[in-house]
Amino acid sequence: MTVIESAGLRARKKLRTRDAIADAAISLFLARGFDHVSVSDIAAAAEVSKPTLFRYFPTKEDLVLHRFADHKGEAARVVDSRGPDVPPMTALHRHFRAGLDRFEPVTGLNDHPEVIAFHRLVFATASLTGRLTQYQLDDEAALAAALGSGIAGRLQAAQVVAVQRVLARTNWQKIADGRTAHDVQPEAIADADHAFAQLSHGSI
Amino acid sequence: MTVIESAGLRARKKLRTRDAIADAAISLFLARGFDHVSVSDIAAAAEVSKPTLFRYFPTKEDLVLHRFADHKGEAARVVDSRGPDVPPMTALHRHFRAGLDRFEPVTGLNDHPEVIAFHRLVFATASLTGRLTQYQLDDEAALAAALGSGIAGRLQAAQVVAVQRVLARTNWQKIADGRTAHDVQPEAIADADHAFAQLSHGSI
DNA sequence: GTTACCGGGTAAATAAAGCAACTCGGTAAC
DNA sequence: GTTACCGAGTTGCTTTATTTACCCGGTAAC
Repeated sequence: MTVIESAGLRARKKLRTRDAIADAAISLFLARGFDHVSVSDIAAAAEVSKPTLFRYFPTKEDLVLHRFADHKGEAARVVDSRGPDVPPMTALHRHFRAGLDRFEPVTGLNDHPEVIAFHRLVFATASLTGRLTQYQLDDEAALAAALGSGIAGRLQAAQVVAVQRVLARTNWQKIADGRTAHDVQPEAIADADHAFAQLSHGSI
Repeated sequence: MTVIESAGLRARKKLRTRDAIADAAISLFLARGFDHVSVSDIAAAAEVSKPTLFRYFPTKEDLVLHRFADHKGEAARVVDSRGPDVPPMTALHRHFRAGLDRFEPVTGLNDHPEVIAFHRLVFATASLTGRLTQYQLDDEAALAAALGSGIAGRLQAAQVVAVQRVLARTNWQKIADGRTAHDVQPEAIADADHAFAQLSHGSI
């Protein structure tokens, strides 16, 4: 009963196919750039047909962004599953803080070469940042629903997502400038504390 | 245009599945013995379902003997495709001789550890030798047809197959006793010359 | 001597993958 | 400005594989 369920051949092979496609895609994108790799190249490298590739990933962009997609709706889930007597902002703050503690790539606080290259790839490609923004809007909508259906919830959600985006981007920039994640971590935590405190106390 | 045709994803994956099954089977058989491995074990090791396994190999025995099956009808083909003015026995003799020159496993003249272990596995397992005999009978029938439809052809075919079997078995025995293929080769060639000469000149 | 299990082998339904040919927007050639 | 090509994504159709449940013969339990 491990974390990775070995539930049946079919399921296992589907996972493996998905991984093979994603790995081939990322590797080719990093090597040649997003726009200089065709989906046919990826399909060939992953040894699947083109229709199969599109059965797993709806668009070329999703071949890159599925890693972010794994976090889809996470903020909303954090709010929904917070303990009693825990304000939403506190839960979101703790969750982001936990991400920083674990150097999770989504926080921007990660200096593994692959992760850096991956982020550079995303930020350097217009269609990718575009679609990533779309993801964030979806996330924001889900968070708004979790925070309560009203203009207040929608405003708060927008601010939270904006804060997360700026924090992550700031961390990434420092690391892209050559600093280590370990070195940047204290500032990242301070920035997060500052930003979330601002959100909680409305000190704008 | 290599020997291994890369003709399409489907064909390539079929080959790979077949190889995975056969490799898993041989490896398990050598490790635990033919009768102490279930086809379900093999399917699990090869990561395919049991029906899939049986679509590739009609019986458990064929998981081992498909290597011999590759030579199915070879004698008949040799006779059919011999040049003009070449007597059938001469063609068969040359062909067997060529096999010895190349240390082909079918000739028994091969001292690779895997090949030795493989042969031991076959000869030590009743159901395998049984089915192998069946293969040889099929081979004999095909050869008989190639030699001409009559009692004479059938007799000759039987004798050829018998000779090949004895020669191969003799070679294998010497190698099983610890000698090298290179060392045995001259005797093997002499034996083959003797046996085929006997067949040609009818000196029984 | 039934009953229960095990291993080889099969059948029918369904899921997933491959193949080939297509649409559609863009863009380079001429 | 038409023609031709390229790359993203789609559509039917066929092939291959998994699932599940079964048959059958043997054999161990009781």
